[in-house]
Amino acid sequence: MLIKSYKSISCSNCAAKSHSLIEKLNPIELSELEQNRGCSYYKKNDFLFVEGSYPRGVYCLNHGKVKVFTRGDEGKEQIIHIAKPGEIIGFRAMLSGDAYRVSAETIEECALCYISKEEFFKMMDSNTEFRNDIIKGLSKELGDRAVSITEMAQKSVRERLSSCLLQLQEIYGEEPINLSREDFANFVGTATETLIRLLKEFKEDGLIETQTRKVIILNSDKLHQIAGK
Amino acid sequence: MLIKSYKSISCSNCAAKSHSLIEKLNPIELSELEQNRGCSYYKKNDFLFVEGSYPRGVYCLNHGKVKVFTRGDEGKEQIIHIAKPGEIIGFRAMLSGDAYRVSAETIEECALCYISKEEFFKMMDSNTEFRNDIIKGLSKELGDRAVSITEMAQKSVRERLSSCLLQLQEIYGEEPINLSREDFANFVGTATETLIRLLKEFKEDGLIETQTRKVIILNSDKLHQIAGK
DNA sequence: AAGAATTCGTGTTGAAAATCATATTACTTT
DNA sequence: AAAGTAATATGATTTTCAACACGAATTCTT
Repeated sequence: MLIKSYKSISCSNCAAKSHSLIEKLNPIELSELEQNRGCSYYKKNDFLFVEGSYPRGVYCLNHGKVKVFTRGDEGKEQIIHIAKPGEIIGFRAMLSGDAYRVSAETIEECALCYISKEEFFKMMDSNTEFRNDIIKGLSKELGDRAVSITEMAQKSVRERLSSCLLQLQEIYGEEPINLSREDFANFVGTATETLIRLLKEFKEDGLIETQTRKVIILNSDKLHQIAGK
Repeated sequence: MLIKSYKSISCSNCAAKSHSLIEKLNPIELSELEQNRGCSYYKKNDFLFVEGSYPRGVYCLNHGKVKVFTRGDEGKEQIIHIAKPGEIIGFRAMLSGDAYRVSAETIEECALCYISKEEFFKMMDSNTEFRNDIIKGLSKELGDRAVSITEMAQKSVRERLSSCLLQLQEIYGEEPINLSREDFANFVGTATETLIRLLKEFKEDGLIETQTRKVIILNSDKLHQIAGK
C-alpha cells in the first residue's frame, strides 16, 4: 500500500527526482515549485486527462505507473507509452498549444504532483538547462516513435511481444511486470487472445514465468534475439 | 526541369518561406542566414543523411520532395514522413544531440539549403519566436506519430492506404501524387504487390485515377470514409 | 533506337492473426 | 464461504495479407 503522507514530501527530497527533468532546477526554483505544485493520490484506473481536452498543466509522477494511449476508430486503445516515477506527463500538448492527442490513466495507485501551465512555462523560460532537457526529451521520443511505427508495420506479433517485454523490463526494473492482459495486448498492438496464446508459448519455451497478472523475464537474451536486432 | 539558378534566390524571397519556420526570422537574421547557408541541387535518389551518422547541420527544402525513413531488421524501409518545400529536415537529431534515427533521401530532384549547426543554434537562441515554433513543430509531430502508431496497429491495409492517399494529397497539393509503387507501399506499410492490387480496386471503384506512376484522387470523401473518421 | 534493367501487375498459396464462442480461473462482495 | 462478476484461457473458424513466381510494361543507358 502506498503511504498517503507523501504530501509532506518536498520536491527536493522527492524519491523520483534523480530520474526526472526537475533535477536540473536549482534550489530556489525547486522551493518555488514546491510552493505551487499540488500533490494528489490517485487510485488505479483514474484518468489524468482525456484526448481532445485542453491542458492546463502537467503532471509529475512520484509513484506508480501511468499508461498513455490513443483510441482507434472502434475505440480500441493503443498504448503509446507507460510512464514511470520521475516522468513529467502531458507536456507535449502544453508545448504545442493544442488539445491532447492522447489520454493518460493510472494503471496502479499513484502519487502525482500537478504543475500549472504558468509555473511550467516560468521554469522553461528561466532555466535554460531545464528547457534544453525538455527539448531533448521531445526529440528523443520522436526518434523512438519512428522506430515504433516501423516495428508495428514490419514485425510479427511474436517479435513485437518480445520487444515489448524488454521495454517493460526497463520500466518495471526489479519488480515483476504487472499489467492486465488487455493493457498488455493494447501495448503490443494485438488481440488479447493472441497475446495470451503467445505468452503461454513463451512460458513453455522457458523465456518467461507468469503468475496470474505478473510476468517475470527469465531469458532476455533470447527475447532480444526474437525481437530481432 | 528544375531551374538550376536557384543559388541566386535569397532566403527573403524564397518561394517556400511562407510555409516555413524561417518565416519568423527578422530581416537582419535572414540576411545573416543568407550569408551562411549553402544551397545545392540534388538529383533524384540522393541521400541527405543516413541513420546512425551524426548531424552537423539541418536542411531547408526549397523545391522537391524528400522521404524520411527508417529501416527494419530485414532492411525494408518504412517511410515516416515525406517533406515538402519549406520544411526544415533533420533538426530532431540536431536537438537531441544524438545520431540520426532516420535516413533522408530525395524522391525527385530537389533544391536544398544547408544550415550549419552553429547557425541553427544561433537562430534558436536569439529568436524566441523561432525557437517556440521549432518546439511546437516537434510537439505537433509527436502527436501525429502517436496517431500513426495506432493506425499501424489497428487499421487494415485498405484503411491505411486511404489515410495515406489523403495525407499525400496534402503534401502534393494540386499536382498529382508521384511516387514509386515501392515507396508508396513503404509509406503505407505493406507489400508492394498488395498496394498495387488495392490501387487497382480503388481505381475500379472510381476513387482514384492512375497513369503509370501518377495517382489522382477523385473522391476524397469516400476515402475519408474508408480511412475511418 | 535497341537492349538492359528496373519497375509494375497478376495468379496462387500458406501462414499469421483476428474474430467468435465458450470455458475456466481469480477476485469481490455480501 | 458462497455467489456473482470480471479477467483470463482455450478452441474452432475465417479473413487478411505477405511471399513466391513470373510475365508485361516502362525507364534508363549507351
